[in-house]
Amino acid sequence: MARKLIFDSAGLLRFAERLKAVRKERNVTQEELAFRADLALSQIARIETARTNTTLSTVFAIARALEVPLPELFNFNLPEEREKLD
Amino acid sequence: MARKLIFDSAGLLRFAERLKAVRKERNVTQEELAFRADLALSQIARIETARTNTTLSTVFAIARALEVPLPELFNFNLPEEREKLD
DNA sequence: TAACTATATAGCACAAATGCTATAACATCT
DNA sequence: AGATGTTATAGCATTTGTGCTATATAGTTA
Repeated sequence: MARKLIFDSAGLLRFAERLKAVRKERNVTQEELAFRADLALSQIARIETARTNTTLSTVFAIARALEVPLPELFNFNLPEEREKLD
Repeated sequence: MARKLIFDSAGLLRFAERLKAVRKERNVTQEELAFRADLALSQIARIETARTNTTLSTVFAIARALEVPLPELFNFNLPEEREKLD
């Protein structure tokens, strides 16, 4: 059975750090971002602590709310290899 | 009740088009991409037809498999407003 | 200290992403 | 026409994302 899991901790951590940096550059609180993006505050916190593998729609909403171009929001390097979890 | 839905059709369509373009630039089939990224072929097809709201982990796996930097994979403009679905 | 703000965490319910398998549709050839 | 390769679609089971609410833990300021 054992389905394949795809949670990429290392990559999600890079994204979390980048998002937090971009948000702080703009002096926006998690709560304000949640409001602007029409997302739950808990979800913003989960993303910034890399505890959830969020979706593109959510990322797009955040990018619009922060008025940050996608290439800038994704301006970080992925760790080479995903760590195996099996 | 009616939970909020966040499926961003317009944004996902832009990503679908961009991914397809990047993949074709590299002369890689969906099947080959699926194999390299360790994803299901059906999932690649769903993403390229914008029928799924995929996650960051999946996007990261694809970026690694195609050896495309994230800013390049996300080098497209989001439609200004998400279309309301209610 | 206390009050206030910001962030993190937890649990539940519902919706959806993904793997898997099979099949269909479509394209490009000989 | 047929054969072959590529892409799209479908259904099911399992896992997980997200909203929602509440609470806890910093951090800051009076």
